[in-house]
Amino acid sequence: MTMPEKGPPRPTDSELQILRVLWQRGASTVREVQEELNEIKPTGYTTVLKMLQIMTEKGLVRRDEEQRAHVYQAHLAQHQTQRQMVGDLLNRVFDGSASNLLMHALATKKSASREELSEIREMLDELERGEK
Amino acid sequence: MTMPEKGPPRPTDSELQILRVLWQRGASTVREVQEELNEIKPTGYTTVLKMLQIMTEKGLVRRDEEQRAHVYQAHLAQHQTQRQMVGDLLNRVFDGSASNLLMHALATKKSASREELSEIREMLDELERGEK
DNA sequence: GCGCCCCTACGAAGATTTTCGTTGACACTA
DNA sequence: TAGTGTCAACGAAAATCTTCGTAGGGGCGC
Repeated sequence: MTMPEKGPPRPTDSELQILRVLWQRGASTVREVQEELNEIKPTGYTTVLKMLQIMTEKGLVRRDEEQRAHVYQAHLAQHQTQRQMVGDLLNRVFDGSASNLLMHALATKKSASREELSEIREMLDELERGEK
Repeated sequence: MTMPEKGPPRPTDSELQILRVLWQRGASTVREVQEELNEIKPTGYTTVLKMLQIMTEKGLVRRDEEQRAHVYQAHLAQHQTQRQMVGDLLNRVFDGSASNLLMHALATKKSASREELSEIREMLDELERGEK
């Protein structure tokens, strides 16, 4: 029996910043990521390179070495990582109570927009319908 | 001018485990925390002591030194930390979209219970009412 | 008083994260 | 072909996190 394959670990804060660039830009070279990231937070080229090398080892990104300038892309889609991280928070901080989590999420935003509220209602409707 | 006072930093995973014990038990000595924590995850006494000392420096817990065995308590209530952490996740991972976050939170739980769903609906109702 | 237990404090080792300097390879060009 | 610029790889420093060994003090029973 083989052990169930473990997915990539939860990204650190810095790794997440890089992933956000990759999600936004799609597959990119180190140079491209660095230029983008540098706007948000001053970061040297070799720093980004090293991060991406480590993230490759961790399985957070995939590397295409065809070209001289390697091309990186996020291994998981943004929504997959989002699910992973929210599930993680749910377990570590909210004892699995999604309603509790939502309450705090909404409280954080002084005024959730009307639109957002009805969006959420629709989501609930769909959930109940699908569950019936 | 004084700078706006910063609250305690986001707790690490290990620190969060200790906070959970303190929230559950209320003010506790190192020994009490250690015995509780040890059930969940084998941890030596001095390890817990050191963690609590560092957490005191960070402002995550408060220490009462009246008794020989110091008594620690969480500085922030559980719900305050929950809000902090969900707000943090909202910004770092969801670009501030609470509905997006909720969607993933619900998707994580195979079947959100009926109860939980209606709890969420009530919460939305209250929000809209209060906002009118 | 002496030994034993429990407590805090200190320091340090090991692991992980974040940052970057240096090196050597490759390619273009004058 | 010698010079210039871009690239990956490597190593290492600095910061943070996690764990624990050891030392020293206080309280208590005998």
